[in-house]
Amino acid sequence: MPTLVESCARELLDVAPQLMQVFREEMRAARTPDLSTPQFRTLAWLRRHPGAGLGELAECIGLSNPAMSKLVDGLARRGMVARTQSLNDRRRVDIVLTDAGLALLRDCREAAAKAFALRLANLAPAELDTVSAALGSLRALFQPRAHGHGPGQSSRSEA
Amino acid sequence: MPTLVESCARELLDVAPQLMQVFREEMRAARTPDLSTPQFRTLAWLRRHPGAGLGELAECIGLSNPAMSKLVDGLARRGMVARTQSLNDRRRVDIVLTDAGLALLRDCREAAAKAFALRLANLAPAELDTVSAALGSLRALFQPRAHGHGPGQSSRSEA
DNA sequence: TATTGTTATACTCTATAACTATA
DNA sequence: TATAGTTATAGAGTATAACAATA
Repeated sequence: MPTLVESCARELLDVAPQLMQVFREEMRAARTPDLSTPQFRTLAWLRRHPGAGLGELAECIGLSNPAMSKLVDGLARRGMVARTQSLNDRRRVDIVLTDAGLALLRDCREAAAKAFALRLANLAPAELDTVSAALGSLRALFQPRAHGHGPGQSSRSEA
Repeated sequence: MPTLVESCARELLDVAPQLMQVFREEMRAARTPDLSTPQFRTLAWLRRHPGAGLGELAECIGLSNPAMSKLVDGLARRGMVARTQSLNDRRRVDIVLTDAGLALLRDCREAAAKAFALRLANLAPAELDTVSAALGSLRALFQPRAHGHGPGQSSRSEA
């Protein structure tokens, strides 16, 4: 017989993709017809980790360095991110969101939040309270650890 | 001031990608070094919708028909799915998971469930109860509707 | 004629290997 | 010598267009 932790993990395994499915549909339909999933994930990561280096970015998104380099090329060409040579280590490139990139990301998040809110509106108040509390717990549990190998100087967990 | 529904949607927007990040890391590290994300999503969809048609599959995964055709080619070549010509409509191709495909999918899910359980084990019993209840609510809310345009004959929501 | 799926072709994405610049 | 990033080349993935078979 499965423990509560185990059955909870199973539920999570079902629910997480469902959430992403809705998220993805929203992205696909509503906006950003010209922003690939890795590009979007990169922008989202940069929002949390401004000034990330290329290698750091590549590892966290799960891409090779050259692929990430080209991906960032595309984002930079479209004015979504800016690259600056680091002063301490001139090999390193600091990558940050531009205002346009931040705005694009915000628009996407707004659209997705609306889609989520639409569904959540069907919950009874008590259920909503439960969900809210649970999300707080999960958020803490699944907080991405900073991967350790970065300089860590600009890794504020809340932006 | 945001309503509870709105703030809850925001939290969901943060938590869902965190969950998928862990999921993805597990997939990337532990297993299926030779299974792309769309392939994995296709297998997962087939588990829930055995006998899906190609077009149905393409739309739900968000791929073009030719791309899905090739993707299914690859899965069939590796024995993960089987294609049979439908009897009612001989244009149509019914696609189902093979035992091997099901086993692969199950292994992936086991690995991811372990990673989730590991984190959930840090919760206090009361918190875990809350999370469990919340996941039940969310699961119902975000249940993928069957998209309406399929034959629907083989859409059992629990496999 | 409309629909289901496949084949043809071109383009993008991604990885491995080789390279440049800095440490 | 080792590290951060880019360029070179090749292979996989994807889309649009054209096609074959069935309804």
